[in-house]
Formats: sequence, C-alpha cells, structure tokens
Amino acid sequence: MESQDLKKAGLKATLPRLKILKFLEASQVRHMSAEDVYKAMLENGDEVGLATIYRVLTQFEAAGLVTRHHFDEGHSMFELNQGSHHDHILCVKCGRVDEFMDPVIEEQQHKIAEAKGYEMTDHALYIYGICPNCRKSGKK
Amino acid sequence: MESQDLKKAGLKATLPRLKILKFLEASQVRHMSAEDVYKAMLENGDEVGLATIYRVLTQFEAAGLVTRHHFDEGHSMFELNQGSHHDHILCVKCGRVDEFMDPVIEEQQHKIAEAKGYEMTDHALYIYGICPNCRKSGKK
DNA sequence: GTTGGAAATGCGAAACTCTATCATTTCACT
DNA sequence: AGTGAAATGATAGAGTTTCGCATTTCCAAC
Ligand SMILES: [Zn+2]
Ligand SMILES: [Zn+2]
Ligand SMILES: [Zn+2]
Ligand SMILES: [Zn+2]
Repeated sequence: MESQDLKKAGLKATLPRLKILKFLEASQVRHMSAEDVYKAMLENGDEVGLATIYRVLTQFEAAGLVTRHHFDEGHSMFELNQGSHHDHILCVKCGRVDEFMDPVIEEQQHKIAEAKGYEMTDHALYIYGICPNCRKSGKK
Repeated sequence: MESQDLKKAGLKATLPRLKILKFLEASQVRHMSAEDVYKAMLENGDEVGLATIYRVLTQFEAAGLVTRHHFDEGHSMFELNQGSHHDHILCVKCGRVDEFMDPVIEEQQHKIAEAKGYEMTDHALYIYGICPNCRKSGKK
C-alpha cells in the first residue's frame, strides 16, 4: 500500500502523489525529467497537472523518496531511490545512462573534502562518453 | 596580443571578443556566469550585448579557451583555461569555490568507462559541503 | 586606402524550464 | 456527513539562454 509510504514520508496520501509514486515504481526507465513523467502519465491515462508533477517530485526529493540529478544543463532528472547510492555514466550520442559505484572514488572524495576543511554534504559525478552501441554503429 | 590567440582559435578578432578575453584574463574571480561577465564589464565601461556574451563564451568553449561548468542548476559558469584540469568543491552556504585534482579519481574514471565499454570524452565532479569559514561562523 | 562581401553584433522577441498565485477540490479527522 | 487545512490545476510570471534580423565591423583583395 503506497499510501503508507507517503504517510511515513510525512506527506498526505493524495491521489496525484499516489499515481506519481506508482508510476515511478512501475517505470522501466529509471531516470526521467518532470516533463517525461508528465507525458508518460498522460499516455497512461493518468492526467496530473505539470505544476503538480514538479511540486510532488520536489517533495519526494525532500522526503528522500527520489534523487534529483543534473545530467546536463537545462532540466532536472529524477530517479526513484531503490538501490543504493551510485553515480552515472552517460552517452553523449544517444543519451543512454548507466550506473556505477566506485568505493575508491567515494573514499577519495571524503579525503579531499577533509583536506580542504570542508564538511562534505553531497557530491555529483558524471562521466560522459560514447556508449558501446554508438561506438559500434559509428554514430556522429 | 590577444588577437593572435583568437586567430589561432579560429575566431575573427572582433572588438567584443577581444574585450571579453581581456576581461577574463584580468578578472580575479575565476568562475563566472554570462550575466556576471556582462555586469562586470558594464561597470568597467566595456559594454557588450548580453546575447554576444553568451555567443562568445560558447564559441570560446568550443575553441577550448574556456570551460563551462554546471555548479548548480539554472545557469552555466565559465572559467578561462589557464592552469591544468581540475575539479571543484563548493560551499553550499556561501558559494565559495575551491579547486582540486586527484590523480586517483581521474584514473578510476577511465577504468570505469573502460569497464562499461564507453569511450570517455569528459567528466564532471562536484563535491558540495560547508567551507571552513562557514563551519566556524556556524551559518545555517 | 577603398571597397565589397562575409561574418559578427545588438536589440528585442521568443523558447524553455521551472515557480508563484489563487480559486477550487480533496483529504483526514471528528 | 461536516469542517478546516492542505493539495491541486490552470495560468501567469520569472530566470536563463537562444533566435531572427537589421546594422555594423572585420579583413582581404583591389
Ligand atoms: Zn550511445
Ligand atoms: Zn541512477
Ligand atoms: Zn562557505
Ligand atoms: Zn576552476
């Protein structure tokens, strides 16, 4: 029962919030913009106002249900928090997104923050490149 | 003579481009938005249209003269390419920006890209935290 | 040094993503 | 069911960046 998840997160269990949460859980695509969610839900017959999508995703982020990424400038990408923390490697040709987690990098980041006197709160790491498929097909 | 630098970069040596390049070289602040550049140049008495600032900075980026960063969502930050490659650690309270370069992380990134079958073209790493000054003054 | 044409600039309008406003609806609790 | 607080939807607006086009500037050939 997803309404329990929302209550636990301190959010009233409204129909739009339930629909959005269900949609994210059912989606095959793990990383989506607000607009992506809006359009995909429309096609599913679940119409929720775009402003509400933005509001709810921001609330989900604050509640720790989703994570916001900035793969490229222009728009935020959202991802339901299911697995554990990971970073992303992105194809600059086709937009494919893969995930990875590197304990060495994670640890180095903390060391760097410490060396600079910072109290680290977050980090973002994006590797850009050409994915295996695009390399094969020689897209330009 | 900066006009040689522009010619070498494949750009016609126009007055606005020369002014912008000189300004970037003279600026104490290393990371600036297009709007920052526009306003600072205005105060210097060097008026260049905002659209031109955007165009020229984008051309400078393509020519390898500057690097574009996405410290936070909303607007691009530009930095003149002078030293060597580095990444950034940012204060979430005051906006301070520090730089670092970690050979271990750099190498791990290549390994990850290789393991995933990607041909790596670029990467972005931002560490967010609270800087030494803000920790001391206990800003919230 | 003029001149001609390609390229760059400046201005305003427009695109794009996201947020604010506010009347209306929905939710949670008696 | 009734009540008040909170959420939603539609639209307007804000902030950043790009576009379109008339005018100006650059540069190389005369
Ligand atoms: Zn690809
Ligand atoms: Zn992910
Ligand atoms: Zn600070
Ligand atoms: Zn820098």
